[in-house]
Amino acid sequence: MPELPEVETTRRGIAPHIVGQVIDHIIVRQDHLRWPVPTKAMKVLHKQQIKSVTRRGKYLLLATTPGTIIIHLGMSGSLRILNKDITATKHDHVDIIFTNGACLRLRDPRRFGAVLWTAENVAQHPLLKGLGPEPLSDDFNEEYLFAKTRKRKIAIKQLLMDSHVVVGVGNIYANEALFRAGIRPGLAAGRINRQRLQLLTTAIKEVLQAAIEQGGTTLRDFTASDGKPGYFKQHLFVYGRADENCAICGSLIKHIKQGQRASYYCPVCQT
DNA sequence: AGAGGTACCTGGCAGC
DNA sequence: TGCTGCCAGGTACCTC
Repeated sequence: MPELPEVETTRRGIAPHIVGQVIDHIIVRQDHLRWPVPTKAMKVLHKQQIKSVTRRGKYLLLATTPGTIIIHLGMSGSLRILNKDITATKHDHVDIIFTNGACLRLRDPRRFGAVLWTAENVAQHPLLKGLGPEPLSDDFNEEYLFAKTRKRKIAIKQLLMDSHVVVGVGNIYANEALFRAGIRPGLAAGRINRQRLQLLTTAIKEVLQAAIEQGGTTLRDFTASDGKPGYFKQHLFVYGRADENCAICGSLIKHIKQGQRASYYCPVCQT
């Protein structure tokens, strides 16, 4: 489900409901997610207050005094704020119940997501330590991407989806950003000149920012934490549009596979 | 070091 | 209707 805009939409949706709230208890119905849910370790969270809800890449970080809850939504995860008495269904794996009766519920049919816990500095957690810069920050710029791509033979699209290069750019937005920048997804990263990388960094920032403003992209069942769908789908130029006409030049959008993932591009607009 | 493939898991859909 | 095969928004980890 979620790339950076969807995770950010989720963060903005849940934060007002849980920041300042006090955890009563946590229910783990299914601890077999991507990694085992540390049910025992999280017992220290009893009566602890949520201090903040932040995001690093696609990881959501719920800070408390004793440590940080790390949540990743994987491919199919979503978080909702509900009344604790609403019955859980099949894929509702974890509930964080607050003393005011609210419940933060993680639903994740494919179980590629994760709920983890660290009592240490969360930035030093093994999963977060090696992550690349935030795409919307000033640290992610043409200078940086130029340095990161030199001598790299990997296709630019696959490089963009590497979280050690830049976080938060998944399949949808990698395709869309490359379209906006006029760059073919299969082009070797190291062969792209500085000027085109400038266009690309700008395109990535613009497409992510626009998607956040639209509440994310709803493809199958993504809804924000308030249950509303994202509206960015109507702004997708290439993703999922194989054999449709390019909105700019009318050519048929091509569909290829790169590293087991679907790529879409306009053979005329992208070179 | 970098590139490429595999694994984890369920649900939805097309095709037969 | 039911079966099979394929596809899906992610990413750590393995091998070459």
